Amino acid sequence: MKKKEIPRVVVRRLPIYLRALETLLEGGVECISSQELSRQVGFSAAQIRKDFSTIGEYGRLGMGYPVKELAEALRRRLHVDRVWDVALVGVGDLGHALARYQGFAERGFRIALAFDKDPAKVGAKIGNLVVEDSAQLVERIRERGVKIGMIATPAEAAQTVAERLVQAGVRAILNYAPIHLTVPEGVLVEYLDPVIPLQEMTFYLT
Amino acid sequence: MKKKEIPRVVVRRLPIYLRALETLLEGGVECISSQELSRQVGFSAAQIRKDFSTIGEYGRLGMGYPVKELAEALRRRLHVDRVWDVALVGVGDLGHALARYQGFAERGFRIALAFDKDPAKVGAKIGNLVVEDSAQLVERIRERGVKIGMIATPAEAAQTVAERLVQAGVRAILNYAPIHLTVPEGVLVEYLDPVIPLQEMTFYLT
DNA sequence: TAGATTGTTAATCGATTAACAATC
DNA sequence: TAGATTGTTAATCGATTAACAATC
Repeated sequence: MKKKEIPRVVVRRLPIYLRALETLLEGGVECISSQELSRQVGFSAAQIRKDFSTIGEYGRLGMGYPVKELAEALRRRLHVDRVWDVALVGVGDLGHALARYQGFAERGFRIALAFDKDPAKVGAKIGNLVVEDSAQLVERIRERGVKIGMIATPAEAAQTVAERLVQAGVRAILNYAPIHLTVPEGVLVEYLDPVIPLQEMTFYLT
Repeated sequence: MKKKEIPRVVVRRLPIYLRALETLLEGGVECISSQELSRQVGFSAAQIRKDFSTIGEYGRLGMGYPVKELAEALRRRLHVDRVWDVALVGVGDLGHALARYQGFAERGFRIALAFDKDPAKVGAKIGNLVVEDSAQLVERIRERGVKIGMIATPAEAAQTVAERLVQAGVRAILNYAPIHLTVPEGVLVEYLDPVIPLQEMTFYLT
């Protein structure tokens, strides 16, 4: 029996479930029904049950889902039962904020390398991270075996940076620059341009 | 003949088209085919044509779409043919970076108010923006008539902040805090937790 | 037991794609 | 004209929801 593929749209929701379960766990909740969880994540109870059924049978009839066990299962499925090193490119205001953001470490990610092409920034320390010269990017990422990149450069630089990240062996890119990236098949890209959701909302505002 | 509703999923793509068209316009491109645009946004040409047909008949047979005209139509549809004031709550590293981000002004948004509850931050200047006390939030947002809020506080504070934004008349919230917000019917919320897309990608990494 | 809740099926709903007539 | 490209239809594909048997 072949292991069923989890649809992309479900994969997109899994981290949201995990986040909610971690919050519940902190609050001491041990068990939660799909109906109650529905209120906490904004998806329907039926969808939650269907989504969870793709990762296993964790629910208890009449009781709901065991929070801790399910969170662990989700972490395993999402491969965040380990810590991923991330390379950050671009240490302007945004890059700086990202380098200092505590939320990564707690949830499976660690900014291990930071690059900027501005000589004035190279050598600067952010916590115990030292900003390195972008010229060393490929070499340094290769030798550290980093597989995830974060782009926080201006839009003009982003495509070139992406290509060099790929060249260095990076397989997933989180792009803050407001531009679509063209990457080889198999390289994942996610976008976080804050203007996109803002404009989506203003469509509905008058 | 009733004006057809534009499906949510299409609305979500419209800002991405607009962003691409603005980049093309800067590059001096006057006309672009759905096929060529497909490469620049990552959606299929058929989908692009179908999406564009929901906002009007701008295409020219044998030629493609007029970039400037279409961009203007998109701006009108998205209601970013004006400038929206935004209230920012939470001026830590991230909030600070957002307050200084130039990309908003160029694309229809202006941080008009910034709040923090930390007395050490109140009164600080970021550009020509003065950080105000969160205690004044409802009053100040009301008197300025601001309709959009951005939350960049820790997760623990976000729900309370959201409720006060709604109380102040805010109708759309961009939430950077890693938590689901519960808001009254009719209030829009978009989420920008960077860990969510990272975990989505690690699902596919080994 | 009675009450609650899962996991799953079938039905519904919605989105994407392929194809092509129309035509600049 | 010949070549290119739109706008739209119909077919396909996929996701969500409602409902309920199973059962703790």
